[in-house]
Amino acid sequence: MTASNDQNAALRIASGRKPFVEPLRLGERLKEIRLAQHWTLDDVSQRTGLARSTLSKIENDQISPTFSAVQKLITGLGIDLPQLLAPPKPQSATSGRRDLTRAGDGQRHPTPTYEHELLSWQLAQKRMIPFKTIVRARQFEEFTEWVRHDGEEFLIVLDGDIMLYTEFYEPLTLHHGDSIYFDSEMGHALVSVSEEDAVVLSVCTRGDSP
Amino acid sequence: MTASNDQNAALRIASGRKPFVEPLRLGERLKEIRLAQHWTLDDVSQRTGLARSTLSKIENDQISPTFSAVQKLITGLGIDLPQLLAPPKPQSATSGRRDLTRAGDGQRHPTPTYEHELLSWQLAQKRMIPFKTIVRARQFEEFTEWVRHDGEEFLIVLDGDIMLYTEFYEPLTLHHGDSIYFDSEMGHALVSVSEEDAVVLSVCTRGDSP
DNA sequence: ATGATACGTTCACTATAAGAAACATATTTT
DNA sequence: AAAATATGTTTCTTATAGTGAACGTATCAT
Repeated sequence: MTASNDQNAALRIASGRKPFVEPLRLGERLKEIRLAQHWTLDDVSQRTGLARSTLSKIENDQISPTFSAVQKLITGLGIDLPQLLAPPKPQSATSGRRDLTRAGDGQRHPTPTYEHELLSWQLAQKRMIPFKTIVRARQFEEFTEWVRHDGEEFLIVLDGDIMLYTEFYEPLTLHHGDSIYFDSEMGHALVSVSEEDAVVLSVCTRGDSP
Repeated sequence: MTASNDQNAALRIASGRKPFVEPLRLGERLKEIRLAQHWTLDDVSQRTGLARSTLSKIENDQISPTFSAVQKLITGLGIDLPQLLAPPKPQSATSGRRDLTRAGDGQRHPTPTYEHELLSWQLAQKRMIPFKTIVRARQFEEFTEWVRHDGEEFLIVLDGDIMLYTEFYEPLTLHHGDSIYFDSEMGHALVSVSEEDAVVLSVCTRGDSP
């Protein structure tokens, strides 16, 4: 054993998503898709190349399909895996969440270089993280290392002017209204270059899916 | 045959994603994950309950694992399926893309009710879609039906005041600096309520993963 | 009703994935 | 260096997924 269970636990937590595998009613789901299109087992058989009997058994959870069989299914039915694995959409019907943040009411996270204000922090399971940032840094040297995190980031200047330093490009000056989109695992750092501290709005993606 | 191929074609298109099934180097990917954690086949065997030999064969693409085997893999390794299927990160090593949009240089899409300005439209494969919108609508009645799309949306008021109408909530007045995050498949619509046309910045998620 | 057709399930057989142990190399220990 | 241990591959067996044919039942036509 070269790695401890603690490490595994850490990995699970780091992943940020429940690593649970639901009963995965794959058969049920397949049948649902099939019936939605008014297809017979023969139809699906022709499309996928899998035997009618095989399909029947999969639908009734009598066998656990091979991965290559699953591939035939998703190509043949023209769906993608998430669709096939998606539980019979429990949420979709009722997804009407919202999270209002009045100006200045965000959650503040001060650091020496930045003063972040998280904007929709009340909503837990979301795919974007929006925040407003007052850029306190005045010199690139104030950063001991690159800011870097998974995913992508969109940034727009609300007030003042900033210099955007990135790992792979020349520094870039951004003025009020300018915006930029970049892969945020590329090191990056902001400094204010205007009289006042600059203010930027950023939105980051959460690190999951490809 | 109870359904035409046209229907199937339509389904593929409707899905909005290329229904291609890449060679799916599942074995390669598994090995990558394993080595990244400095795990041996025995380690993974203990975690997943699969035999060492089986794992070896999966890694070398000598067999196509059963779906139940895949489940054991993802639970045992504490990952989720997308992670396991993600192609051996072709980008990750070199992901330093960026897309700058100077103020006013976005791509304009005028409609009767809104005037959108797409902000980082040069970058194709991205997970968020940012755009600035001038809200032309002055009456809720100008909308013939709800605006509605997959995914989630973040919105912040840059100028003026707006009224946000949503399918499941009372209308909400938002002033300069206010922001809101919501599920965008819930119907929504904006109207300006200030003297000038209001301007908002929105960021939508792309419609993929669950 | 009677036969014919269409669908899904079950059976008997074949193909293949999963498991245990032997094998082949590395790597470490003494 | 030799022995011991660790790690990944290969072999052989067994469990099970996949197939085609037979079966049961429902629907339709005559």
